[in-house]
Amino acid sequence: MAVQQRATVEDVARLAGVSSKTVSRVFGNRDLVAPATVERVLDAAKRLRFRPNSLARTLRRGGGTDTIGFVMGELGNPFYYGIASGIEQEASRNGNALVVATTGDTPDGEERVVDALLAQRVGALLLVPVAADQSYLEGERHLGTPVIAIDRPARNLVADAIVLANRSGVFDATSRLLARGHRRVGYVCNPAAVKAQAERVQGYREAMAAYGIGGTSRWERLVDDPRAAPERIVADLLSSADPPTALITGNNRMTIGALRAMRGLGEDAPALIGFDDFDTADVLGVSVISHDPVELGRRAARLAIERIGDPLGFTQRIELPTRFIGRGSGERPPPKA
Amino acid sequence: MAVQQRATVEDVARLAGVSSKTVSRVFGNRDLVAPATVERVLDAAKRLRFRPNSLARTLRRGGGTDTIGFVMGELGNPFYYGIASGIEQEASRNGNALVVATTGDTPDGEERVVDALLAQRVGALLLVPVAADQSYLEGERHLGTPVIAIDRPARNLVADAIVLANRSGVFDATSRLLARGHRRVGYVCNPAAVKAQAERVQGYREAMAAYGIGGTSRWERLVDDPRAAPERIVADLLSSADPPTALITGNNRMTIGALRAMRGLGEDAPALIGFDDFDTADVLGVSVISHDPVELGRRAARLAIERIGDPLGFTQRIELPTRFIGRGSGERPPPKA
DNA sequence: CAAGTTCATGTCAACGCTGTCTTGTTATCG
DNA sequence: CGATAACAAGACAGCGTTGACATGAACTTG
Repeated sequence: MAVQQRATVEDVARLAGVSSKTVSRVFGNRDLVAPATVERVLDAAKRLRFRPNSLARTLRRGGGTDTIGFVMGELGNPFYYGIASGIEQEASRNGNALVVATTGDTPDGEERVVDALLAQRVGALLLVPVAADQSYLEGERHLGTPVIAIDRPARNLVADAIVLANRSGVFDATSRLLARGHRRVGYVCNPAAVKAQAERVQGYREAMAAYGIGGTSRWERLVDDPRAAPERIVADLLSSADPPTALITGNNRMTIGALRAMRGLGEDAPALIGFDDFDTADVLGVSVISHDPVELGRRAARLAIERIGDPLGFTQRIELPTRFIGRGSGERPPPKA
Repeated sequence: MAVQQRATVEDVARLAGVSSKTVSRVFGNRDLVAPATVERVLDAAKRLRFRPNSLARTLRRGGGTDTIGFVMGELGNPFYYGIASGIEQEASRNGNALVVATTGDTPDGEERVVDALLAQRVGALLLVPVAADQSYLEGERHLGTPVIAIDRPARNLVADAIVLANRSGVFDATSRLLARGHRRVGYVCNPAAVKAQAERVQGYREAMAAYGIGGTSRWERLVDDPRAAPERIVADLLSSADPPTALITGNNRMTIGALRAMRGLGEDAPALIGFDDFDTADVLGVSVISHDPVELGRRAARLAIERIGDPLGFTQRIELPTRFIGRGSGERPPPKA
């Protein structure tokens, strides 16, 4: 039982008694071949377990593959997976394969995996930028590989971008808490160094300022350490000298961390609104600033597919809306002082 | 601003004043080239934005790519993406790319995406089998593409398999409920047609039988309809003539559906143990039969990488353990009758 | 110092496929 | 019935890369 050789068009051609070009036609423009010949070829192909080699086909045809590359920080986060899922849906609808690669949230990792994907000649590159600078991708668009940034714009690179309405979503949520009478409203996030978070913090501060509340930094915890436990960060804030009566968490991780930190606090628990919806938020009664990561992925993929046909169109920046979903935790009033 | 042409080894060679083979060597066995030449070549490559075409390389070298293909039902389920995450970790550690494809949980989808992956010459194929028959993959192993089944064994195909200890996990959980005094214990799952579920049901029935309880079908809901809402299925069982006092749910979806169905039942809610752990299970106090989908993926990927080197070794069947995690919901005693 | 060894680089063909062009065969029509 | 179109199939080259083999220069070594 040795390893066998894979059959090629030549092998099939020989067995079917035709030329390799005819075999090629059968797997390409089948209607250019006489029906009887098609049958003979297919029969021979099946007998030899022939599978066309799409690498060779792509190489010959020139241009890129019909594969879409998606680069993200890490798997294991529902937000990223939602995006991946949306990309996959749209890609498979259109017959494109999806290659996923993770950067481990490091700039080096990003450049490494992006290089690998480009070496594989992906037809389009979707990425959640991590590095401080994507200028190494400059030129790819002109070489026929569209680049699309997701969740955060690319830096030093002209590229399409699909992002969320971060600022207005958090502004709105913060305003709701303020309207209920809260004044000491906190904002917690990690990582904090990405644009998306900067926008959310901005929305928070603007809402606070609109109510004449300054010096918000005492209620902010903008951490940037992937190893820091969300639960600790929140617990730390809640046990500070001047703890907030309401809290906004910057992503699903943080929200779940907050829930852990708040377990057993009963009536003393602060009001809570989380950015990102999650599976059991309804069961837990957690109010959220919701958005649709799957749609984010779908839109990005659709844009990518469009760009594969026309790499040089004007780049777009698409902003998807957020939606507040009240489930109780964000409607809790401040304790009567 | 027209689309430019991608540079090839020839272009770089011309600019650097060497032969194309030397350029090839610089990007392959760099130490066979004089340092000064390496520098000249790298400089020329950078100027031309040269990126080696790994399609051509793979074609020339023969054999498969270093890409691992993963075929699963859908990307929106934490169980699946846990597996994907594990595969990705192990693959990227080893320098393999990961292509993900979803079948939409249909047999046709499975064969279609598998064909596409094989046409792309993936180095190994990992799949969560959906179709009733994987014999169409027969021979791939001998053609150098190892196939590894995850979560469920492949049917009519000799292939490695990595599965969970489904039977014993559910047997153990059911026994715990029985030991606490429950007698009317229910089991709910959807989809029910896969081997993994059959094993879980078997574990449930065996535990019941060990306590001398027969006629369990009145407490079973083995649904096989992807569109059926989990919440409804559970609600239906709970409102039946002879409702169970304790419930085992066959996967995370079902568990969350049960939580929804049980909202507001207070003291009347049945005891609950879910198969699969999930993000907020600790916060919700849900007892689970836990296992590690990430590890499942890692093991599968490791096996795949091993098999790429040696496609014809004896196939293995690896069974990963489950672990009961008590968090309260599964420790609730039956109501005093 | 001739013969052998090492090292840096080059020449050429081929991986599997398909676009372009050519050839041969059969149907169509004034 | 000879000219012409329509169709089926083949010959050949080349996509970008690298393995096998060849070449020539510098360096050992007895």
